[in-house]
Formats: sequence, C-alpha cells, structure tokens
Amino acid sequence: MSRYNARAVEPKWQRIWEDSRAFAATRDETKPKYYVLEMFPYPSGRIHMGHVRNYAMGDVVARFKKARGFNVLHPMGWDAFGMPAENAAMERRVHPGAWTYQNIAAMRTQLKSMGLSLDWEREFATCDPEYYAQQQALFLDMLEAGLVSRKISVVNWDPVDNTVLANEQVIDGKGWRSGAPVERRELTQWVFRISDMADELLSAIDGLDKWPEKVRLMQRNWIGRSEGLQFRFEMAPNDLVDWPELEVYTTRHDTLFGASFAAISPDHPLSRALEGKVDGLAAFNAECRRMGTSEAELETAEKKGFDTGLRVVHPFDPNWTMPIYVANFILMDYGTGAIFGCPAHDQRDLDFARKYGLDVVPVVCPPDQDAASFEIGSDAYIGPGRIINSRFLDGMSIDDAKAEMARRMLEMGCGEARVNFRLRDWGISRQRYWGCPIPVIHCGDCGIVPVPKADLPVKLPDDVTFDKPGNPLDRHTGWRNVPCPKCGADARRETDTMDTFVDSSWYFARFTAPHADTPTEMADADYWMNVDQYIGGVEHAILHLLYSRFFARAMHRTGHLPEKSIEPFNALFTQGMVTHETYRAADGRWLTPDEVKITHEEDGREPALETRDPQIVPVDKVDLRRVARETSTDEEVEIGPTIKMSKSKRNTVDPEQIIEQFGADTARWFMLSDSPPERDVEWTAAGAEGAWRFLQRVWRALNEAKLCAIGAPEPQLVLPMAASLRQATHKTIMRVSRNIESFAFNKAVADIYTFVNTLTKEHGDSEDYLFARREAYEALARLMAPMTPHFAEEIWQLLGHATPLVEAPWPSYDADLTRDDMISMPVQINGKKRAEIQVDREADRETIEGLVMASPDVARFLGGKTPRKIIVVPGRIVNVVI
RNA sequence: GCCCGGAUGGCGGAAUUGGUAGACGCAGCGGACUCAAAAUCCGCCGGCCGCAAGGCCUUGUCGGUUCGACUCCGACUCCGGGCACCA
Repeated sequence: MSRYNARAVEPKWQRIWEDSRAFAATRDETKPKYYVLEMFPYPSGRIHMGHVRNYAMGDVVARFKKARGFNVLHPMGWDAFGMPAENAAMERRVHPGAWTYQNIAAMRTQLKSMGLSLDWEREFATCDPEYYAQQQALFLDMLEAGLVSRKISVVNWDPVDNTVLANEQVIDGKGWRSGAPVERRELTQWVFRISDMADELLSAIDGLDKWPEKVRLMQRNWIGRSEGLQFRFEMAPNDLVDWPELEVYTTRHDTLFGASFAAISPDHPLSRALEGKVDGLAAFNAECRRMGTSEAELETAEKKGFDTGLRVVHPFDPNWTMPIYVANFILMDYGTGAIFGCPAHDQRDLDFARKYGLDVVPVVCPPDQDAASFEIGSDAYIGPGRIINSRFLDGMSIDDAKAEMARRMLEMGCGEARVNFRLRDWGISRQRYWGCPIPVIHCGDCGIVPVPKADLPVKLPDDVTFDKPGNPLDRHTGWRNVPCPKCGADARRETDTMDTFVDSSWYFARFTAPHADTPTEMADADYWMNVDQYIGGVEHAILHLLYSRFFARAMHRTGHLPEKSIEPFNALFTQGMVTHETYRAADGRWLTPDEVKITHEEDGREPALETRDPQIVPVDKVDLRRVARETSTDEEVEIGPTIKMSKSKRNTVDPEQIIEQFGADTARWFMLSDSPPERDVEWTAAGAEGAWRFLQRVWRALNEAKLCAIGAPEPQLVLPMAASLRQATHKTIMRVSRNIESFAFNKAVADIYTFVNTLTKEHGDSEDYLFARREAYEALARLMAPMTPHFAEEIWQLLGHATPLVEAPWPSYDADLTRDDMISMPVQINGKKRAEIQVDREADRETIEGLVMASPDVARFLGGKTPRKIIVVPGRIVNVVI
C-alpha cells in the first residue's frame, strides 16, 4: 500500500474543482445565500502563515455552509494600493504597479495551492482602474451628498526630505530615512464627515449581536461619546492680547470649585497669538510641535506646561483667578482645545499641579471619609462621593452637582450642556502616488470643481519617477495641469490620493457585482449582501471596521446599497495571530528559524541558553526540539519572546515550503488544531509533522479496513461493539457540526482525533461491523472535508463514490444514537470528589441518593455520621455535606 | 499614557458556561518490530508522599462569595493588540 501522496492528489482535485466551476457563485433565489468573507490581503509578495490561518478558517465555513445547502459567495481580491509599493519603487527602481501586479500573480498561485473554495471569477485588485474608477464615482456622490469636506489637519513633516511621513515612518521622533527631527505641520485635507454619524454609528453597535463583545466595546470607546459642559471663562485683564474669554469643555463640571488652572493646546489660537508676546512661549510651542502626531507619542511624552502669565476668572467668583498654561498634552482636536484643571480628581491634572506647585483642593469626598480630614496624596480621587468645599454644591451627589452647575451656567449665559465625541473626521488625503486619485480639479475662478463622471477614471499616470522624495504627481505637470471642466481656464488636478482605508471600506460590496460599470448593481447587492460571516485579524477591530460601517451608510444614502446593508457585516470573527519564537545573535541581529541550530539539553526540558556545543543535534532532528540554538558560525543565540511573525523580526516560516513538503491539507489541519481560532497560535515544525502523520494514519486505516458494499442496507443483527461504533459516529457528527458552527475548530479537530482513535481500534468483521465501519468512514470523509478538502475527496473516491465530495451534503445524525443510557456521576463529600456511581440517564433524585448512600466509598468518609445535606444536580453531580 | 484582551502540566489547549481540572494533540519515557535506523504498534506521562489502597497540593498572585470556583466579585503582576498616515 502506498502512502498518501499530497503532492499528486492536491493539484488533481484543484483542477477538478476549477473545471467544474464548483465555487462560482451565481444568484439563485431558490436557495438561501451565505456570504463568507475573509479580510483581503495586501499583496506584499508572498503569503504568510497569518494568511494561511485566516483563509483556512474562512474556507472551513464556506465549505461547511455549501454542504449544508447554502448558495455560498466566497470571493477573493487584493488590497493593492499602499506605501510598500512606493518604497519598493524608490529602493529598486520598479514601478509600483509592476511590483504590485507581480506580487499578486505570485500570491494568487500560492493561495490557489491551498485549495480554497474561492470564486476566482470575482477577483479584483483595488489598484485596477475599473475598481478605483467606481471609487471615484462614489467619492463624487458623497461629495454631492455633503459627506465630504475640506479641513485643516496636522501631519508629520520631514523638514529634510520635505515630505509627509506616516506615523510608522517616524521613529523616536525622527524621519526614518533622513533622521531629521519630525515637525507637526498643518495642511488642508479632504475628510469624510464620519463624526456627523457618530451617534448613529454608536447606537447601531447595540444591534451587532454576532460581533465579539470586545470589538463592540473598543468601537464604543473609540467613538467616545461624552456628556459635558462647554463654557466660557472670562479673562482677567491683561496688556498683551485683546481676548475676552476662553472657552473650555469638561465632563467634570461638578469639580469646578476645585479648579486651580486652565490649560490650552500649543496649537490653540490664544497660544499662537501670545507667541510673540510672552518670552519663551514661541520656543515652548515650537518644542511641542517637534513631535509626531500619534496619540501614543503625545500621551507618553513628559507632561510639560508653560505659564502664560494670563489668568482666567472663576465663573462664580470675580475675585478668584487662576493661571493659563500652555500644555503639551492638550489636543486641539478634542473639545475646544482648552480645559480647566482640577488636580484632586484627575490624575493628569494632579501630576501637573504637583509639578508646577498649584493648589490641590478636594471637592468630592469618598463615602467612607470625613470631609474635614480628606486629603489627596499622590493619587487623584475619581470615585463617587458627595461634594465638599464647593459653596452651593456642597452635599450634593456628583450627578446632581453636574446638573446644578449646568443649570446655573445656562442661566448666566456663559455655558451649555454639550455632547462631545472623541471620534474625529476621517482625513483621507495622502501626498502619495500609489493610491486612488481624488477626482477634483482646482480652478482659480471656480474653486473646487468635481471631475465630471464621464471623465472618470482619473487614471494614475504611468510615467512617473521616484528619484526624489515627495509626491510624483505634484511634479508631473502633464498630468497635473488641466483645463477647468466648468470654465475651461487653466486649472490643476488635486494631486492627493486617497487613504488606502477607503479602498477596503467598500470592497465587500463590490464583490457582489465586481465587473459592473457602477459601484454596485442593486439586484446583486440586494441578493448577496450582507456579509454573513466576516473573518479577520483583531488588529482591524476599530479603524477598518468603523470606516466600513460608515461607508455602508454613505453608500446607502447615495443609492448604492439597500437599507438593510447599513450594517454590512452580520457576524464578525476576529482570529488571533500566528506567532513564532524570535532569535537574536550576540550583535543584536535577528535570525530566521532556518538560520539557527538547536542543541539538545539533557533532561529535554528547559532550553539551555548558555550551552555551547556539547550536544548539537543533527539538522534533520532539529525542528523537533525547542532548545538553545547556535548559528552555523557557532555563535550563541538568544531566544527572544514568541511574537507575531514579522519580516522585521525575521521569525517567519514560509507557507510555500510547508505546502511543498507536506501539502496544503496538512498546513490547514495544523492551523486549525490545538489553538482556539480567536487566540494566537505558535507555529511549530513538530505540530505540522503531527498533522501530516495523522493524515497518513487515516489513509492507512481506510486502506486496510473491511467495509460493506456502497449503499448496502442496515443489517438486522446489531452486535454491542458495532453499536458503540455507530454511537461514536453519530456523536462525532453532532459534535463536529456544533463546533464548526461555533468557530471552535480546534475542538472539531479534537473530536475527529478521538473518533479516529475509536475507529481504528474496532476490528470485528461481522456484517454489522462492515456496515458500521462504512458509515463511520463516510462520515469521517465528510466531516474532514472543510478542513482537509483534497484528502477528503481522495478517501471519498477510495470509498467508491463516483461524484466528488464537494457536491455531497453534510452528514446528519440520529439523535437516539448520540445518547448514553447509563451515565457516571461523581460524588463529592464536602466539595471533594470521593466516589463515582453509575446511574440511568433518567434516574430521579431519590434513586440517586439511594445509590450514593449505598456506596462503600461514601460510607467510609461518612464514618457513620448522617449527612447534613445532599445536593443532587441530576445528570451532573452529587455533593454530600457533612 | 489611554482603550481592549489574555494567563490552566515540559508545550498548544479541553472542561457541557458555577458541578469529575488536565479531553485531544505535541514533546518525553519504557516496550514490541528491525542487523540497524526510519516508519508503525502497545504502555506510561501535573507535583509531592506511599509497596499498595489511597492521601495531600495544583488553573499568574493575594483576598472574597458558594455545598461546590479555571468559571462570579475585589485588588494586583506579567504578556499581547489598538491609538486615527502600516495594512
């Protein structure tokens, strides 16, 4: 008997599926549809293990649903615009388009070798002019619908290269190529008005009941609705500026009598106005601007303030003034760019007050504290309590104090309650070549003129150069200079391109009619939308998903999606990452798993980091051991943490090698084994080999198994052993079905292992055995098919079937065969398991108690005493309390 | 810094969602087969004590609720994801 030969088998079935167009999706009103989608890949060059895991999971769902009778749509495409292509262009003098399409070709081949049940006829790349033409049409419709505007926003500016940098390109506050300290600079940019939809996007989260709770929480927090008070401080008289008042936003107006300072953003108009007038302020502000734009950077930077010397007057006491600071941690983008500080009840304000010697007056007293003696140490008090030291608010709860404060401010005409969102408008302008051109023209007379739809697409010019930093579109005068579509005068194209998040915010809708000459085709969108199951990395939990939700709403408003699709993803699953150990040489360079050799530690347990030579294992054994390593040059290597596979840490394993060595089914099987899909999985060579051995084991067992003829009737005689095999079969069908349905693929795999263990131990050859065994193997083939489709087809054929398994329905189970008549129940005494009894499944309380008291084990622990209480949970457990 | 997760044997994990902790897999150990190796098959496999029967301990740490806690509550520690121009 020959071994199972994945290298020959897999391409064979891939061809059969392709020739029969097994996965081509067509509208069919007679069947329920099911749209399963995995987040499409960026064509970086090669697929990585994260892709294998993501697409293996999606394929399990797609094949399972197809077997269950659904009309499945399972498409694939390419998120093809982005910075890496431009970086490649600069470094290797290749055109970003050529580089991208080459990568797509390579990755398409790799993905096809995985045997995914994809409808390749719907494939597109977002850099295809046919795709971005429709994106431009969408932009124009959104512009007309008032969903787009222009806004000043800040970018990272590299003063040496004279380019805008992505946050990723700012390393320790310096440009990644020039090394120059980055500055913040303001630019007028195109934005999508997502903040107009903040309330709607927030409340609709409640309806996303098939999304992970953590993602819903993250989205809620990101949108960040807060109810607060916006009010105006009067300025104390000063000689520097004519500035009557300072408007601030706060959610803690109950603490206004604990205020000890006001603070404004360095970019606040008042701060700018004072720059030439207050000694040192210009320098302070400049220093604040010498920083990247990322929130993490701003928030972790040392908190610094600059006393402007100006003061504001407390709204409720004309004799009470406090200083105005410029502070580097106040964001101009949130609220009014100005706050008041109450150090006692806000940690950041407290740190600031301690640093600059400002008053700390507690105004909220914790319930268990005495108002007279309550003091603030190094921790601000942010809990509940009653108000103290606050004149007319004294004794109130926080909520009552807020209400009273808002009422009085409104009465006085200096402030009003206001809902604020953390969510900012979505800036989409990018000063880069490799993106979707924004289809507008700037005319000196007409202003901003949309490109007429008849002139779309605004295609990217091919003849561009990347020898200079900056946006090549800016330099390309032939492309840039055009007549105004309205008046015909000389005008210029917008040279900014769109954020690549735009491309990925509607591709799921485009898949329903990928070749239409409008963004979508209503009949197709209406049939296929929504995505029934969306699968992707949790790293997209906020931005991509929020933008897509916004886009779906925008597309509905502009007539491109039906109303039911304003929430486009019915169910979401966020899978974990694929991780691997990292290896670092003494000089700090990262090493790939292939570059390290492993030494054998004697007890086989802990890795021997320090050990040099004594027991270097031969290379072919290497991958089975997790121990210390050395490079070929005999350096010692440090084993770093197990982290997400990434090029920069070089801890990657190439799926192509694995597929070549073991086959796609092995890679898929291993990826689905062991780790729950939502968690990170560590790739280990040993795990892959284990998966490979399992397939061989099933193959061997089936080749040696004696079965009845295909389609033979159920025999009359049923031997107990054969009956138990049938029970195992039906239980396994039940479990695997449930586990696939609930995304517990690791448990489905474990169920199949258990089943195969049972199956291969049954050696009878009576008539009912032959029947039970055929039933078992037929079920096995069908249960494994979503995970190891080629292998399943092969054993299906071996079982004698003439038609491919891909067209076979999912197996059903007989519920009577999944239940045991007798069950074992643990008996606890004072909460510790001491005995076990066998009882009928339906046994009642009295019967169970009788059996418990009759048990010698129980009697031994009871020692003649009468139990105080016996807790019986029928079908579960008994606890005897003495 | 802020938001969101996670932690169970040597390792990945399971535990019917408050009811037998460690299913299943990997690694390891012992044995069979073999001239030998690979492959395969059989057995063992959380720790401590014990000849055994059995007992005690054990789900990151500390405390609480409960007849009963991996599961619920409170306080921490460490690790990971996101933070708006990486995709």
